Amino acid sequence: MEPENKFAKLKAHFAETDLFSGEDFEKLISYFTVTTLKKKEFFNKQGELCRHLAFVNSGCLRAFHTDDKGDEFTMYFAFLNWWVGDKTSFYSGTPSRFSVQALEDSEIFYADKTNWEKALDEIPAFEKWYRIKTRKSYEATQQKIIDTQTESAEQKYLKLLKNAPDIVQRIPQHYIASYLGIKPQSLSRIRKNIFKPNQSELNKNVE
Amino acid sequence: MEPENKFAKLKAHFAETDLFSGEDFEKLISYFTVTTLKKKEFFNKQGELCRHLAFVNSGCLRAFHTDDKGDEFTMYFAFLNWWVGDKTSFYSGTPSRFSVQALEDSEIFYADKTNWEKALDEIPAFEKWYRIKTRKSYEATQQKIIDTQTESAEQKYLKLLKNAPDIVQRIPQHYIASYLGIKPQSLSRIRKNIFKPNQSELNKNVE
DNA sequence: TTCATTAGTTAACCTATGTGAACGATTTTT
DNA sequence: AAAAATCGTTCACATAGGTTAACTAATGAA
Repeated sequence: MEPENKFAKLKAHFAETDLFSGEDFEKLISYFTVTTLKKKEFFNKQGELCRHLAFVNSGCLRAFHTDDKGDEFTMYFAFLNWWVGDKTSFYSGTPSRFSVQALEDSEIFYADKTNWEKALDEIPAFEKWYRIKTRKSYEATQQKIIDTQTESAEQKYLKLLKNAPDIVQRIPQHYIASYLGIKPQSLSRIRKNIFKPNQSELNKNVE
Repeated sequence: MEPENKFAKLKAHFAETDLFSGEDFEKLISYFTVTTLKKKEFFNKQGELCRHLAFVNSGCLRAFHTDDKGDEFTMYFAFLNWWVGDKTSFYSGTPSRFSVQALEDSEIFYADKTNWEKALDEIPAFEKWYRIKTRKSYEATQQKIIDTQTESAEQKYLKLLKNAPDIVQRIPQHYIASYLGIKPQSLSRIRKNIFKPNQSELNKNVE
C-alpha cells in the first residue's frame, strides 16, 4: 500500500465523526507512527509501563489481565479503528493492569505521551473526539460490569453470538471463553447444550 | 448550619486539588442547588432519564442495577465528595442503567445539564477537575471488572475489610453482599468461615 | 408498648462452573 | 513429511455460591 494510503481507513473513520477537517487529519497523523505486529506479538505487557496508545488499522488485538493463579481474563477485543493501551498506566505512570497482544498480524498507528498530548493540545477536533471516545469506553466498561454480574455464561455467549457473530467466528474459542470469564471446557459444554438438545435459552418458548 | 457554610466541605475538597481559586469556587456553587434526601429516598431511578449529577456533602448513597429477575447489584457506594448519577443517561438521554438511593439521610449539591455544562465551560479549573475525576472513575470501573472476574467472594470481602473497614461497618451487610455480587446468605456463610475455624485465607500460613 | 418489618444466621439441598485428564483434530515448526 | 504444539471436546468429580425455608434479633411504626 502506498504510504499516503496507509491512513485511508483511519481518515474515513475520522471523516465520519464530522469533527475533522482534512487539515486536522494531516496534522493528527503527523504525530503517529505506523508499525506492524505479528500474531501473538505484544503491544504492551501487564506490569510494565504503557508508553503508547494506538489505533488499530488492520488485524485484531486483545487486552487481557492475568491473575495470580495465571488465569487470563480478556477485557476486550480491538478491531479496526479501536484504540488500545492502558490509559491509566499511560497517564499515571503506574504498571499496566493488562497486556495487549495481537491475535492476527496487525497494523497499528501509535503515539507516545508527548505526541499524544501535543495532538490533543493542538487539534481541538481530536480533543473532542477523544473525550467522546473516552466517555463511550467508560459506558461500555460500566455495562460490562453489569453484564458480568447479571448474566449466566450461557446468556453472555448467546448475546455475543447475536450481537457480534463476526467476533465469535473470527476469534479462537478459548479467547472467547476468557472474554466470557469461563474456562474453555465450560464454553465447550455450554455450546453442546445450546446446539444439541431442546434445553437451552435458544429453544425456549417453543411449545 | 449557616448557608455560607453549607459548602465548606466541598470547598475544602476543591481547595485540596490546587486547581481552584476562591473565585472559581464561588462561581461553581452558583450553578448548584442544595437538597436533602431521606434514608431510602431515590436520587434517580433505573430506566428513567438521569437529569442531574450531584456531589455528596453528607450521608451515603448507593448506585445499583436491578436485573430481570429483580436481583440487585450494587455498583458503588458514594460518600462525602463523591459525585453520583448515570453520566451516560445524563449526556446521551438514554434511560439510566442503575438507580441511586440514599442509605442514610444525606445532603447533596446537584446541577442539571444546562448548569453543569455552563460550569464546565466557564470554569476551566472545574473542567480540568472533572476530566481527572472521570479518568479516575474509569480506572476504578476497569479495576472493578478485573476484581470481579479474578477474585472469589471471600477474597473480595477480605479485601474490602482491609481497604475500607469503615464501609463494612457503616453499611448494612446485605448491601455489602450485593456489592460483592453475592446473596446475603452467602456473605453470612463466608463470614462464618472467616471468623470461626482455621480455614479461611485469614488463617493460612499458620502451620 | 406492642406489633410489624427488616436484617442477619443457619442448614439442607441444587446447579453452574472449575479441575484434571484423556483424546483426536488442527496448525505450526522443523 | 514428521514432530511438536495448540485447539476443541468430553467425562468424572469437586466446589462456590444460589435457593428455600425456618428462626432470632433488631429496628421502626402505631
